[in-house]
Amino acid sequence: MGGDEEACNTKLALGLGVGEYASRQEMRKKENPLVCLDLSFALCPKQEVASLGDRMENRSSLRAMDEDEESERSIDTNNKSIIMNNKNGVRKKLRLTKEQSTLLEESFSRHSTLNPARKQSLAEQLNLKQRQVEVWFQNRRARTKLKQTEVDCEFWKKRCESLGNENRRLKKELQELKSLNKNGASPLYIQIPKATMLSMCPSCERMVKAHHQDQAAAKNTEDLNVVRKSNKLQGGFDGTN
DNA sequence: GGGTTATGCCTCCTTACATCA
DNA sequence: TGTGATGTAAGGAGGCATAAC
Repeated sequence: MGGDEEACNTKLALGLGVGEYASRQEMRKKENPLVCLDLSFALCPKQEVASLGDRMENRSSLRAMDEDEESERSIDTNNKSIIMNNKNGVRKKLRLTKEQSTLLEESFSRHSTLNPARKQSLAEQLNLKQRQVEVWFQNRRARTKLKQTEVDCEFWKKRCESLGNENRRLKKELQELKSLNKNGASPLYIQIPKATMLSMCPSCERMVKAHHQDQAAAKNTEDLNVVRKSNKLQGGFDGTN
């Protein structure tokens, strides 16, 4: 399985740390030259992080953070937002940078689940906590599933619609054939066995009622046979081989 | 070997913040 | 500028698998 292979490769590369990243960068260049990941975001100097963090000091107070407070405050290269600590009980809100999202998306497109090695590797590359990488993947899977559900929903809606149309068309056709049969004008009419129709009926009650109507149906079949016989006698085509 | 407990990961649902129209 | 809609990071509950005891 591809996933296992990847997991295996990741494990093999774990000890190489940045080396693995470098080789993957090489791979990425080949696979998708448009994606250009600058490591600078991941290696954002602590001083810069701190100074930018100061600017955010008054933004909001934050709820108690995980044990790992190493990345208390950092900020993205676009200076928009980012990892905030939580000292005053307000939930922190992280917005990932474009680069971070890109790399996560890339990783996700290769494999939608994480193993510990990949998680750690990504967390290091992105300067995020492993927990954040994990959560991102969880949310990403949820989004994918939601999208897929929407697509499926659309598909079944259309399918239902087309089956409805088909049903109406067949009913109409049946009506026409029945009326032709009543007039005795159509030797091509083939009586559909009652049992076949019954098996399609979702209502038990109706099935029972229909059984009681079998005699009437038999009478109709008899009539049909009379029509067929007379057509045969006339050398006509009876619709069967 | 079977029961219990701890751990880790997952999905699902929800909350709350950030952003945009 | 205020507001509702939307996107999404994160929290928490509960289920499942696995390992250790």
